[in-house]
Amino acid sequence: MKCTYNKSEKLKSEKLITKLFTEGKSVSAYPLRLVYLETTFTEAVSAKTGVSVPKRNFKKAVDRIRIKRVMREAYRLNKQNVFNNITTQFAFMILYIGKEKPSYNQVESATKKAFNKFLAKHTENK
RNA sequence: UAAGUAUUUCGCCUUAUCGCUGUUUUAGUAAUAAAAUGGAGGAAAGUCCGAACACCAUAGUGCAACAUAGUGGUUAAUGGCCACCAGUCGUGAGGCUAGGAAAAGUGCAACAGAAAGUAUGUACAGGUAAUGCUGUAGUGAAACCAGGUAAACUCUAUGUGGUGCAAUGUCAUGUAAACUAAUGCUUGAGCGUGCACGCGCGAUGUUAGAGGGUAGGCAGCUAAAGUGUAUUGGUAACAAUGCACGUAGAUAAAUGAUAAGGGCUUUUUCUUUAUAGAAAGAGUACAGAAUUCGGCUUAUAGAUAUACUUCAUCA
RNA sequence: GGCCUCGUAGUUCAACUGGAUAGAAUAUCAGAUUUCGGCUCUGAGGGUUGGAGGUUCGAACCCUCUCGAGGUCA
Repeated sequence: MKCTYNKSEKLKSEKLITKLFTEGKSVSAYPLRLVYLETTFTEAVSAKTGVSVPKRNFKKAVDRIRIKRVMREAYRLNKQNVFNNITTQFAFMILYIGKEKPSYNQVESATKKAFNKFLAKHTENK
C-alpha cells in the first residue's frame, strides 16, 4: 500500500465533522490535538482525515496553508502504522493548537506521538 | 565620488525520493490504475473607485440621497492616466493640491480686543467752526465698511435604478401547506431593497416570533476591453496594423514535503603590496488565487537599468 | 467571496454636533488615620483621542488612506 492522501481520504462532510466534534474523543500531543470517532463510510478507506489551523493564532493565510501542508505530509507518511492496527473505519481531525510556526520534524514527531496515544487508548478499550 | 529625484525590470536555481490537483488518452461495468501534459502574484492583499456578466418592469417620472469639481485629451468606463495652466514646498532634478460659486440666502468665529456686523471708539499725531473726520499704534487667523469659512448648510454643472457569483439556473436528498401573534381577502394587506406616482404581481396571502429539514452534485468557471514584440500616428496617456503565443481552476479549499548541492548579500578570521582568494557563521523579503478584467492604495530582504539634479568633494 | 458597524487613561464610560489644561468612576502610587492591615479621607501620576496625511485661525469631532476588533449573508 502506498503513502497517498487523496480526495476520498479527506474529511469533507460538514455533518460528519459536527458529529465528530460533539461525540468524538481526543488525545493531545503538543502542539497537535487529535479528535477521532469510530464510524462507517460508503468508500473503501480505513479513515477520513482533516487538518485544521485556527485563524485566531495565525492571521496570515500563508502561515496557515504552510502548516496544513506540513501536517498533511506528516500524516501521509505515518498513517500505515495506524491502519495496520485498526479494523473498523475512523474519522480523524488533527488540530494545530500551538502558537509558533513549527518545523517539519516537530510536527512529524508530534503526529507519531498522537497516533501512538490513540492506538494505546483504542486497544485498551477493547 | 557622494547625496538625492523620477521611472524600468527582476524578486532564488538545480537534482533525487515521496505526494496533491485540472485536462487528455488507454485499460476497466465501476471504483480505480497507467501514461502524457498544465498548475499562484507583483502585489493573488485592502475592497477604495470603474466596468463586464446575472437577476429584479431589458429600468419609467418626480423628490430625496450620494458622488465628482481648473482647462483639454485618453479609455469599455472611472474619482484612474496624460498634457498644460494656477497655487504651494524644495538650492535643484522634482513632489503635493476635493483647484467651481461668498454680489442668491442661512449659519459659524473660543480667548484677546473699544469693536468680529445692526458696528464702534482707547492712546498718540494731524485736521476742522465742530464731530471717529483722517492716519498710526495696540488685539487677533481675520478690523475704516470690507473680508474668512462651502472636507458648514447651500447654489451651479455633471453623473448614479437596486442587488450581487453565497448573483442566477438546474438535478438530487429531506421536512411542517403544521404552531403562536398581528394584519388582509378585489372598496387590495403586502411584494418588486429610500419615498410618492406609475407599471406588474397578489389570497393555500403578508409580516414577526419560536421551531423542523437540507446544507450535496452539475452549470455559471475561465480565450480575455488577453500577453509579448515590431512598425506607424500622437508632446504624452493611448490608438491602429503585422507577427508570435494560447497562459491555474481548488471547494475543510490543490500548486507541496524532505534531503543534497549551487547562487546572491553580509560579518569574522587567515593569506596577499593590492586586486583578490580560502574557511566558518548569519541572512535570502512581502506574501497564497476563489466569477473576470481596468485602475488606485498599502506591504516588500536584496538586486537591476535609464535619464536627470546638487550650497557638495576630487581631477 | 460580498456587505455593515466600532476604536478616547490599565478598565468602564463622558466631552451638549469644530473653540483651547480631553473629564468622571474604578484601578495604581504617595500621605493621613490604625499596634498592623482593611474601610475611609487627601493628593499625585497616567492620554501623541488606534496610526499617517489633509481641510480650517483652530480637529477627539470634518475628509482621505491605513491598522485592529466585531457582526451579517445560501
